[in-house]
Amino acid sequence: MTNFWLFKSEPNTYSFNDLVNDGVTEWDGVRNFQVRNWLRDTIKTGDQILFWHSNAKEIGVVGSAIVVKDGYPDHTAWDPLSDHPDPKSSPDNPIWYMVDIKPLKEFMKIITMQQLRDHPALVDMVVLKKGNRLSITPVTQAEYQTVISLSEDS
DNA sequence: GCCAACGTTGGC
DNA sequence: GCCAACGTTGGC
Repeated sequence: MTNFWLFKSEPNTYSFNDLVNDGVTEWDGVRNFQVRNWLRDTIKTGDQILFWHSNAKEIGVVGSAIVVKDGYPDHTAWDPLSDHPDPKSSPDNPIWYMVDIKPLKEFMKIITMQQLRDHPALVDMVVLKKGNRLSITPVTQAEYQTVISLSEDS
């Protein structure tokens, strides 16, 4: 069964354009247990993704992507030279997980957070909830399709 | 740069 | 197991 998710990234660090250029990427660096559990157990190949730019000039959804590899250990955790090492994680006893994703579609225009807030079908969208800080949040199929349809408006 | 919200750490 | 202190996230 296909599930739908929203992945946040800071474009200064890794933008949707970087993903387009890379073709496929390892979604490494998640160091939050709730999100880790989703990456390990729930997010599966074929699941669809809204790609969000946070901490940016324009905040919102800039494109869509798809999961191409189920969760597997995040090897950057035991690489002391990585951007987010965790010495408690090891190949024998991995703590952190990641999936691989590839881009589907780059939106012609960003769908801003304000546009999403203004849309009555998206009032329950998790990413819009106050205090939400998870780097990955679940999206319903209806919410996903609403956002995609917004991206197709001219 | 500010600060609200939340997760983690560590003393007790 | 409580909770204060601290660090991080991320919109504004």
